[in-house]
Amino acid sequence: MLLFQDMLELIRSEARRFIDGIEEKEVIFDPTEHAHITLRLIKYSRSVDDFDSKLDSICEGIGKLKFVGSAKREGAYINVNLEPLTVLRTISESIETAGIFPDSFQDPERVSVEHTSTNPTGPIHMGRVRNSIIGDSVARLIARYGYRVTTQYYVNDSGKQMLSLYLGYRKFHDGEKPTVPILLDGYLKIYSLFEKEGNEKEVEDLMERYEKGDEEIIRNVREIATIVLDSIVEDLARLHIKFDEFTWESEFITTGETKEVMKRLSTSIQTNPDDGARYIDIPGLRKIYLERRNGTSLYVTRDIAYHMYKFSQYDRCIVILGEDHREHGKIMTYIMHDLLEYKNQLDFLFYGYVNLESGKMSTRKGTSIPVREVYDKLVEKAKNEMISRYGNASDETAHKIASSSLRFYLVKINPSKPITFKWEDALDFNGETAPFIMYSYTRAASIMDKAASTGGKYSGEEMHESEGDLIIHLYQYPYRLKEAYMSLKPEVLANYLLVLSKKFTKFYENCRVIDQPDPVRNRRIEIIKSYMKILEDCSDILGITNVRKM
RNA sequence: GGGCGCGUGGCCAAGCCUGGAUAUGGCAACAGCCUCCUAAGCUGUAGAUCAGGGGUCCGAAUCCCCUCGCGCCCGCCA
Repeated sequence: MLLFQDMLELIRSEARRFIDGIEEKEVIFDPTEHAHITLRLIKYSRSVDDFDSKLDSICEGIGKLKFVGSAKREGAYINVNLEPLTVLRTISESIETAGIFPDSFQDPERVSVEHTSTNPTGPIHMGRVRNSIIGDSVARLIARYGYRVTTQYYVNDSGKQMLSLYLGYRKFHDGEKPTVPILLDGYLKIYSLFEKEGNEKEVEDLMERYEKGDEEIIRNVREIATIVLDSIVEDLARLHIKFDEFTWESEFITTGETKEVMKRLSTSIQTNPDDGARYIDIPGLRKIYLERRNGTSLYVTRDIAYHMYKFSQYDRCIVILGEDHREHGKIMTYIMHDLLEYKNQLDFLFYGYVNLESGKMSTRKGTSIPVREVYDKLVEKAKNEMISRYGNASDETAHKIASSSLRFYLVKINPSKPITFKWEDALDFNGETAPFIMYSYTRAASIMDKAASTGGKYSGEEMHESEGDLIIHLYQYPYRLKEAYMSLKPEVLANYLLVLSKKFTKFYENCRVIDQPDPVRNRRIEIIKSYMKILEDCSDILGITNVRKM
């Protein structure tokens, strides 16, 4: 089966027969919509003899290629249009025989995607969930590309924040049944107490006992951490995000893995002469401490242990982290690759904060917007929209609209850009949103429901421009899939989905289907079937769940 | 102070890696479109010194340098 990227390659080789060394990027999908594919050859105009006549030859050669409908010269550009009918046959044949387009897969390497990994100190908020949504989409993307993916949540049950959560509970709610609101209340109280007294000795003592492996404290902290973690997992489940594996940070302390890290790194580790604290010096960066003077481990030490574990299980590890961890990513890469000499691929994906118009989101300061709150409002709005249209609402559909909207709102934006959360935007169902995409699907489904036939023989007569345009964009799917996969950018697919559904809407506005005579109707039905299939496939990667009615 | 990220019409994004055709969409605004497969849609109008300045180049939103603004990091915290 020829994919879009194969077409580009065929056209490139044809062009290179006449002009040697034409770069890959000069033969591309044309974003300016002059044609489907364009050759930008202006840069060769002066270095190539007989440029003009060579362009004519290239143009002629391309015109003869299979799949190509037309090739036209416009100055130093050659604009190529594919033959939509042939393309449509390729797509529908794949869906017919393999049930999917594209149907080619890679060798199944094992890939780990670690995401969320937020400290279970309270309900997950709109800032943290950006991590989950990006991470889950990346995991799905890689799985769609043919790899065996495991999603992982690294649960931080050690450290100051978690011990403060525990201390707050013991101090303010001892004996009460630990629930999320009670734990959160204790957490907020203990931090305001720290602030008032400027004394954190109590929690520091706990930390030392914890890090020395005090089993009772570790058990108690883990117990309350589990309660909060469960609520986070529950909130994420409503967004269709689930984890294959949870790894507790404390395990690396109790099993002695952190000691193993020190041993493995011994040739690079230096010791403070005065107090015995141990560190490594990262060139061009700074000293990174791995062991305190009292012999306990630090966050980096435990993260190294965690990555050693992951590298023993997976060929490639991807980690989604907030932008405040950019330097941590550099440190980890240096240690794992340069010092420990692992060959496994390690990728970090960073994302910017989700802020409020009034400033930062913080659980500790009580200024965060819980995911649950946004989700519930989305469900409510979706129901109201349906009631105003049909007088009744499907609960299931409302939930699908809510989870899709929330995910799309955060995944469509380039992760490195900060987001300012606005209710107005988050609750928008118009324009560049998940409901817009979903709506186009319901229109397609509606036609299929009403059309008596499910297709048949078709030909290319009376093809409207919007049909061909839609077909070519459908054909681009594997190309976008590859682009998104190679660069780990789910937002590429989000934008593709928007463009694709806009093309469908255009088609819908311009082309009648069920009341058309047969060859035309069959072709349009075939287009709609392909559209639905590809939209489902791509939506699924982003966690958008389509419905036949909304 | 050093390092990193971000800056695109009133608002929000795409494009930047890999320079090339009149900078692509959405929201809000204005004017229209449902006897017709779902109007959560569509059409049209208006709106941009691509933060600012310099440089490289035949050509810069895109590459380089400087400046400004916002954010983040620079712990024996995580």
